[in-house]
Amino acid sequence: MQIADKYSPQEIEQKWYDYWIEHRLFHSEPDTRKPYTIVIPPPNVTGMLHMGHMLNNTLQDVLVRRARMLGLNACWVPGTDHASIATEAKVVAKLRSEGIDKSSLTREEFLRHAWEWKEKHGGIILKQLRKLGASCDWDRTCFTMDEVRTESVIRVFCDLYRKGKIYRGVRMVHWDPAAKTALSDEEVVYRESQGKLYYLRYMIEGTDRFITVATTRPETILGDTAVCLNPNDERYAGIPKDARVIVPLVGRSIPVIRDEYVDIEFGTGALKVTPAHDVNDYMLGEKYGLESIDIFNDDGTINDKVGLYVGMDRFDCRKQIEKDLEEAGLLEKVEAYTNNVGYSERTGAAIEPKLSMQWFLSMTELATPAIKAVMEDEIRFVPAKYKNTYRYWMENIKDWCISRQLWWGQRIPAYYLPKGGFVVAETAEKALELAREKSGDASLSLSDLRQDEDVLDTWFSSWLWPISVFDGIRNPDNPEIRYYYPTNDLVTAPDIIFFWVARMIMAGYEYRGEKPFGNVYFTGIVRDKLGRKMSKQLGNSPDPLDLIAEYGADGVRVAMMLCTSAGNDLMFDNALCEQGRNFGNKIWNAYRLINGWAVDASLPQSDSSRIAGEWFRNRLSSALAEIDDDFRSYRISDALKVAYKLFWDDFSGWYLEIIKPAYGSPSDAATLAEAKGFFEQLMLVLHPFMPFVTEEIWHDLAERKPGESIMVARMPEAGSVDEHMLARFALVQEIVSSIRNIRKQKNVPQREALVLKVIADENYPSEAESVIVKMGNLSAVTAVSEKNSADTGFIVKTTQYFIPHGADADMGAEIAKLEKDLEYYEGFLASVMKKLSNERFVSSAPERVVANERAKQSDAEAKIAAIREQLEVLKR
RNA sequence: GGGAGUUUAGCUCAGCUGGUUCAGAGCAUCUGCCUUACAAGCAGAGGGUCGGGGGUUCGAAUCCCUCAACUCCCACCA
Repeated sequence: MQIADKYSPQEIEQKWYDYWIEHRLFHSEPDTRKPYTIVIPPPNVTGMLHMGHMLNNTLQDVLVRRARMLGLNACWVPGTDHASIATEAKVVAKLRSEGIDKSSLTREEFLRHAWEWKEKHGGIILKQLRKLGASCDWDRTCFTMDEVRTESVIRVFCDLYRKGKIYRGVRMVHWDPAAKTALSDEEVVYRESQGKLYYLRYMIEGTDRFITVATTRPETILGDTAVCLNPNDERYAGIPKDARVIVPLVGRSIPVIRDEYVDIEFGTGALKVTPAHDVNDYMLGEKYGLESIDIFNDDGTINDKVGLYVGMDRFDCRKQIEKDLEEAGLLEKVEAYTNNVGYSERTGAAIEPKLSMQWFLSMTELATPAIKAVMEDEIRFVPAKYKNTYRYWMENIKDWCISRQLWWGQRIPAYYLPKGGFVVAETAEKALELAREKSGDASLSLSDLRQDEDVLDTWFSSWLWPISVFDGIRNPDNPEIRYYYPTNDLVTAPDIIFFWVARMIMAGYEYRGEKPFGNVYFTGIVRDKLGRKMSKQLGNSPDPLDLIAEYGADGVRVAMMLCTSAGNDLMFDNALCEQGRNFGNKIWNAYRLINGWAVDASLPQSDSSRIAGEWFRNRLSSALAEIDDDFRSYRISDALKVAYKLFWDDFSGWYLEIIKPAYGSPSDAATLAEAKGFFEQLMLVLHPFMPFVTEEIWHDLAERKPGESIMVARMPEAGSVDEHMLARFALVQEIVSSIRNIRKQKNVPQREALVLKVIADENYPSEAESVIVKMGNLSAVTAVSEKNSADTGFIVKTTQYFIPHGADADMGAEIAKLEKDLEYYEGFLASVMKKLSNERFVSSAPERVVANERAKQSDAEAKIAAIREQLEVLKR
């Protein structure tokens, strides 16, 4: 390897990604191995990669790469979502910028534009994912509106219709006047808004008295068909049962009804009832047989039903009506008022409740097996706290409004007959057959049938995703779906738990009779370091591709993984990318080090190198076990931190420093081979997190055949761990650290060799003396029986050590330090003794704990004895 | 209005079944080092009443109660 002292990821990353693609290493086919499957949460086809995607997809890639290295047949299916509302809005905006109005186009013309747009901008996000190193099986790339997926959606619609689960009806729905479509409940977001509360006077017919009604939406008086009072409200006791009032400005006479629904406390206790434009009013309307007057056009302007304010926008109308009421003397007062207003999740337009004809899917039955699956951990939620959220929603599930008044999407396969009624069928031809049957008119032709204008909610295609990507709807017995389904892990954000996760689970049980995935890992929201959600508006979100360009994909991946923990939001800071990049550099330089060593085959392995190897083997094994455990619990961040420290501290800081030959000297063959072996294992461990730098080094470590890759190498397995050895080595580390400390305090340079004196006891790791000598840069270790007054001492566990050096020891400081230690250990011992002398502790605590306390006692006693001994000498 | 979560070092967070010298890690800070792998580095140091209060227990960061602050989800009183 031609080696620079700074690792530069850019060209290396491109090289290996191309290599992986060229050798089809991401591709999976069913075989005899166990499958490991992830389906990507499909991003919007015309979307751009943001930090949320980075987090989400890095996690998936880590899981997939690890699974692959564990010998599973790993398959990560990528794809995009047609995102009906969002994409249609973009196309409409683009057309408008070209001076084309959507309404001037036919459906076919519009769709041509839309597909063109999709071809041009579609899938950019998937290309961006490659920069991240995502090991998706690109051959399997799906689109929720491609042929297979569309056919699957249509089939499912027809099937559910035949099962009686899909129905059509007039209902109050959330209307988005910007997109001019109905929305599902989930697509509405509520935000607190500053508004006004208007007090309007409704004159009581035939009198000069009036009822004052408070409303936040005075424009809706155009659609008022009643005023409602609480029957228990004494203030209105005097108003006759059959009284009628006059709608202000409109002049319409409407009844006064009474229902306990009305809150006496709110406003004046009188409610105006507009059944066409308020959900609760709608229910009152149903109950009392009131007329519904829809006063809005689809775009939120006033229609001509009433003949007032025709064509005016609803918000302009609100202002105007305020003035007109004022002038008419019917506006009593206006108060500032904060209330919750619903907005379209996609377009941001204020939602208008609107009565309209829509298609619905009844959900209650679908929910039953899906609730059970999650509550019984057949599907495991990580973190589990989302189980409750899920259950509550599922148990109160409402029917799903699945029709959208848009063109971009799967058109509803319902066909209307000329003389009324409709049929539902997969194709127009089938529909014609059914229509002929239904109408008894054999002369009907295709042109007599009129297909429903609406398309289906995007989520009605995404809920089939884990099945439809394997063509499991159209061909339920095909080998792919049988092999890959159910998938293993789903990685997604909690904000789509209802939109998507819950519905996939329902679809899974309905169409496969089985769960769609085994585990759901919920990520958090990516926030900036001030805790603000990253958003375009705030401009506080870095462009992921810029980050990758600056720090390398490995570096950014490490940054993401360092700060994530399941279900918790993460505070992202570029400093983390620096840390990630630095880690890549550290690996690079460690490799540079061992790569540069010459070998002298005649050289025997030194004692210190042998011990270092033995120790590191144990450390590695112990870390591997920890990492396995972390992955089992989806503590991905912890797993990375373990690997990080293993490489940086244990391998680079200790192992390499111990085995490092003197400058210019060769290494012995056994040590170098062992070091390279460890290095290779470390690359394997780190590969899921940092695929590029590990691949680069792995290829350099040994001769590899074309097409070979670390990607498909086997992950090392945790072996047995000699805990005693690790504990003894920890003593060595503490001794070395103490020596360094003395060097620092006494200003003794590292180059200058020191002598270490020791009063050896059983806690002196004599077997590793060679390591102490090397790491402490000692000229000798000598056994003594007593401290010399010119030496500086330290104690590790119970063993006393001394360093003689040119300058005299600072007796006062040393005594003070020892006395401080003594005080601490005496206090510690006292607390241990207190426990041990407590009858109830000894009798009720588990044996293990008591034994531990006894061990603490003897350790502390020995330590105290050692400290006293040294103090005595010092004070002599 | 209902529910969930969070609160541990300056920052971000671990601390899993109450018990190991349990009060931790990383980053940041400070000090000393351009020591031939790495200054994107090395060595060392300081820093905390575990949000407040109460309780259970031989023993509490950990379990219970309560208060406070923050966050999120659900519902949608015009």
